[in-house]
Amino acid sequence: MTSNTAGGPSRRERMRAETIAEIKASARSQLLQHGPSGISLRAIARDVGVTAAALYRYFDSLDALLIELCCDLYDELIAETRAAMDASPPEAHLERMKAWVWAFRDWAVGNRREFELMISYPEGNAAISMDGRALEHAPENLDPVTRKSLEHSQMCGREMAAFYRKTESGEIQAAGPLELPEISDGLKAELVDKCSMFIVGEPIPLSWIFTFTSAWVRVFGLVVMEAFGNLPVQENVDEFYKTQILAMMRDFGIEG
Amino acid sequence: MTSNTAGGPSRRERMRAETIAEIKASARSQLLQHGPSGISLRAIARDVGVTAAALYRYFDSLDALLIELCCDLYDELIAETRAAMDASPPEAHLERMKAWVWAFRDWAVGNRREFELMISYPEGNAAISMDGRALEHAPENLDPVTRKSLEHSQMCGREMAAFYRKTESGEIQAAGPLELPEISDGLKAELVDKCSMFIVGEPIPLSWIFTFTSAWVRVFGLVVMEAFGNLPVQENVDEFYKTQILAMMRDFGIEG
DNA sequence: TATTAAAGTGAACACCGTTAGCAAATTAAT
DNA sequence: ATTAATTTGCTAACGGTGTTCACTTTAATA
Repeated sequence: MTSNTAGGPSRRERMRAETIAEIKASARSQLLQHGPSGISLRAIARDVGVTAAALYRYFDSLDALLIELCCDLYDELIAETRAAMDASPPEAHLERMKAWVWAFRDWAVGNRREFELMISYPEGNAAISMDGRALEHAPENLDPVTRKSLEHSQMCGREMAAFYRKTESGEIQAAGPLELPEISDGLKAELVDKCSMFIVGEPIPLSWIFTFTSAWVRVFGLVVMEAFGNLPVQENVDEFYKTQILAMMRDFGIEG
Repeated sequence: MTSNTAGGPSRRERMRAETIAEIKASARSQLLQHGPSGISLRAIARDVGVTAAALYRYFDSLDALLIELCCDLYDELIAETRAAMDASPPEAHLERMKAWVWAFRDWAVGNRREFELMISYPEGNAAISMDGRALEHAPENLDPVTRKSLEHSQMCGREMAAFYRKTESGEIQAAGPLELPEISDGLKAELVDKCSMFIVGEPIPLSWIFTFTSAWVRVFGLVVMEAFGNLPVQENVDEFYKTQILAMMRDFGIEG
């Protein structure tokens, strides 16, 4: 006769949620210690104080657990990035985008194993198995991890769009992207019609989406290289990031 | 009495080399089919027609096998990249650098699982475990995989250096890199003293090594994103690469 | 040909993910 | 309050993994 008249989660549901959290915490701890492939279901069970078979009451398989863990990690990344952005006022679009980059980098480098799991998920990347056509599908049809990854990049994309709109309306004075290289018609169409729709949520001019996409590749390259230890610069990494950000801003026609 | 007077490899050595090649071939086939973590020592043994224990006469462990496989894959990548570069004459530095990028991309995308293994090697990246200070050590002290990776990027770096030297001597007319962003003294020193030494083999001016490093990050980002299915552009990928290459060339002060 | 080194075997060990069947505990319904 | 239903956990087992050890077979050497 557990009173559940208030509509809140029942005692059992609370217990279950707590166990699930414990399982995930143990998985993450093992991820930290032994890397993505060192996560053992049986070790988790030992850790939680339960039999390995019991874990199947909570997750369909180890892979399913890892996928959920991935999603949680993306949620954490997204939350921290959002918090970093919100430290600047809504009008400070440039500061917010910079904050996005720094937060992304800090999280990825501060949680290398987690980041490793996220981008190499799940032992045979879903994006690979769908032949790299993630963006052709509606976000609802994407696998959950790819959806979260998209959500993360959209945070920055929407900020850039807001900045663009204010330059368009004259509210902000900025030259905007200049000197685009030659771009084929097919690529133009894809950038404007698909990329801008998915990453920004609304169509924006070619020059903006192209410059943003280029910058996104650079940031991704920086973060992956640093997290995987392939960055050419090893000592003055912060300064290197700063110069890269400056260079990207210059591509957007922004000085300082 | 196998005559080994010619000094060539003995019959036994030939047999051994052949078996090793067979083992690696089987490992790679499994890599292709089931991904990096799907490589099973016992399956390899079954494939080669031998007991699992027998493989330990050839490799200290599965990990050691994977490391050697990684090195072989890098050798293959390096060979193909070199061949692609050598399709252009030695003086055509720009063409050769472009060929390097395309060959890198083609190989990585055409051998995604292999590339995945190479950059996530070895289940707890050596570069990570050495705290990301790969470049502080002499190449001889690097783990073999990181050394190969360095060798690969040096191919492009040396080409760029040759190009720089000819612009310096006036043999080639080019404006050279322009409009560097603000760079701190510490980063300047690291770029010129360490990065240029390791990637190029000789000190080159700040503007060149900085621009090269920036381009290297962009190329790496492109290739990793495409191989992992995270590239924003999905249909006109070739064209996207071309525009990125054009943008990078512009950074070097080169038009066309 | 006798000796020696290499290659291969089979059994065992300690793990792993996963499934099936069964017992205990908790919730819901009568 | 008793019964029925559901959830949770257990044990045991299956087939798989990397690795080691003692032993035999094979091949090259002296």
